[in-house]
Order: sequence, then structure tokens, then C-alpha cells
Amino acid sequence: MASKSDQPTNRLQAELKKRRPFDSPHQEAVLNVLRTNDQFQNKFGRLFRHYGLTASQYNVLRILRGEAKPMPCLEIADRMIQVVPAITGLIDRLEAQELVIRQRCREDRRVVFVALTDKARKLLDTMDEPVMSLHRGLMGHLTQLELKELSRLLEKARQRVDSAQLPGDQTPSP
Amino acid sequence: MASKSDQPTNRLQAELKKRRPFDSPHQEAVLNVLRTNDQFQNKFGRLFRHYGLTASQYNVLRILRGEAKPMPCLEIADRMIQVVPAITGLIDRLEAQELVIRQRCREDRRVVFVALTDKARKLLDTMDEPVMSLHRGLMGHLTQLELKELSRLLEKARQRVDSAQLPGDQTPSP
DNA sequence: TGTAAATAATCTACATGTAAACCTTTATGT
DNA sequence: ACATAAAGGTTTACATGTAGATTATTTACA
Repeated sequence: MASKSDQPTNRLQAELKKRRPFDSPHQEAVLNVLRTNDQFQNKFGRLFRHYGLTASQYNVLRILRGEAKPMPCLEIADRMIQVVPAITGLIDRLEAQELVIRQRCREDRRVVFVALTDKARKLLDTMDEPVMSLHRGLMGHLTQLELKELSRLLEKARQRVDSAQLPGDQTPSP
Repeated sequence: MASKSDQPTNRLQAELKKRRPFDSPHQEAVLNVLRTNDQFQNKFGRLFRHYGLTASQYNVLRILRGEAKPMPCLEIADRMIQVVPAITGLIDRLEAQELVIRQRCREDRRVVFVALTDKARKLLDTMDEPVMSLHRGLMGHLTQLELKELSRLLEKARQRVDSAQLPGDQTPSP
């Protein structure tokens, strides 16, 4: 039972069923990023699940295929945006599915190499077309110019992430 | 040991330490969205944690404050992008922190209303400035025109999310 | 009226992301 | 050589997101 004055005047505002307009265009842009991400993640999640994988698992496999040789756990974690401990369980489950194997390095017995199996390579090959097709399906209605501009703006947005101040943050860049 | 021809020629490519260029501008734009989201989530996550909240918890509180009156669980869930079952645990933890209270509706005994407490209102007020400040910190270096264009492009991107075809998907819109 | 269908919320099971502590192995400093 | 620090992984604890099943109520309708 919204009162008459509560009509959203904006698409994102309507999507989120927000009564009031955004505090600032900054906030609106940030929420647009989060919202778009959620919808994309949702789509890709379903696609990957169709092949028995999660998004993170697919991501690990893609990284390994791109590298074309076994990689240490932490190097994989480094290329994902994740933090260290999550990688262990991830690799555990991929190993249980026989998509990767672990082998301890002989020179430095601390490091564990992770390698793709043939099964994983075949699975990835099968997924290539559907994945690319989904990328096109999600973004194909934007012009080349719009795609380029979108990427440029998002990259520009990320430039300040590291220096953005948090309340308790006592370490500006020296 | 990357060979000479493996130099990334692109910012995102470099960030992800990707050897090869992207398959398509569509893919690049999608990955830019995901990457930007991760970095933003990370920043906001830390800010919220500083106040003893997670991003989802803060989101619930904001929705309740915006509505300005008690809401049924599912209506809250509906405004988040999440699926139903997760909301229960979320409310449980907020209730344990005395930030919300549950009250069963008398007319329809299936629904449970969730209401903000004064403690939550005070906490939200405390957080308003830092949160807005972070929004500005993340996006303040984009011009008003760029912010508007970014929001426009992201909204345009979301327009096709629902109709984007998945492999096993036998239900195009009728 | 009585039964089936729809709703609101919850529970369970599993994969993930975050933080902090820990173990083993390797590198360093004196 | 020995103590210490650093590095690579793992473990534990907790909050979340997804899917599917379940309970309690309410609504629809034959």
C-alpha cells in the first residue's frame, strides 16, 4: 500500500522496489553493479550446474587450462579473487570428481601442484560453446561501442578501490 | 615463465593474470562486471563487519528502515535478490543481535512480521555517513556523465538476463 | 462441506567466502 | 648450527546462497 507519492522514477529503483530515490548517483551506480552481478552469477550458476560444476569450480578449471600446466594451489587462489582457505575445499571437490589431481612438488615439499585431467579437458571443451553463447546472450544486445565503454567505465571504477578509505582505516598510501 | 608473446594488452587481462586475450568483448564486459562487483563487495564487507554486520544483514536492515514498518519475511527476501530459505537464518541472527523482532500476524497466522528495533535504527544512523562516504570513495572519480552512462549500460545489460537462453532451457517466453 | 492447491516460513544438505589458528617445510640471520 | 621468520597448505568456525523437501495455514472449488 504505497502512498501516491512513492512512485519510483527509475528502473533500478523499481527493480529493488525502493520507495525513495537513491542518495547519490554514486550509490546508484554501485548498486547497479551489484545487481547486475547477481543476475549474471545466477545465470552462469545454472549453466555450470547443468554440467555438475559450480562457478568457482569452473573458474579453477579455466585457469588451469589457460596456464596449460600444473599450478600450485596458492597461485590458483591468487587468480581467483578469493582468499586462501577456500581453495583447499574447492580442489578437494574437483579431485573427488576426478577433474584434477594433486601432486606434491619434490624440490619444495611445501607446494602442491594441481593438474587437469583429460576428463576435465573434455568437459571444458563441451562447455565452451554454451558458455560463449551465454556471454553473447547476456551482452549481445549492446553495441560494440557500448561494450567497450562499459568495460572502460568499470575499469575506471576499479582504479580507486584500493585507495577508498574505510572508517577504521589508518593507512592511506604512503 | 611466460613467453614473449604472452604480454597482456589489457587492464582486466593483466589483473586476472590472463595469458590470452578475451574471446569476445561480451565476455570481457561480463568479467568486468564480476570483477568490479567482487572488489566492491570486499570493501563493503569490511565496512559492515566493522559494525558487526554482514552485507546481507545490513541490506535487510536498510530495507526495513526504508519500508518504515514491519514486513513479512518473504517480502524482505523478495527485495533482496536471494532465494527464500536463506532469509530465515539471516533473521535469526539479526534477532539474536536484538536488531529485529519477529511477531506472528494475527489475521494470517502463516506470516511472520519482522520489525526493526531502536538499537538497529541507532546503528543504521551511525553507519549512514561512512556508507555514503564509501560510495563516494569508490565512484567519486567518475564524472556525473560517466556515472549516468554506467548505470544506463548496466540497466541495458540486465534487460536481456531473463531471456538469455540456457542449454537445457526449453522455455522461451511464450 | 471436504479435499486439493496455493502460501508463508522453516529445515536439511551442500558449496562457498571470510577470518584466525596451525603444521610442515624452507629461508634467514647471527 | 640454531633460533626465528616466512611461505604453502590445511583445519576450524561461522555466515551465506542454492536446491529440495516439509509443516502449518489459508484459499479455491467441485
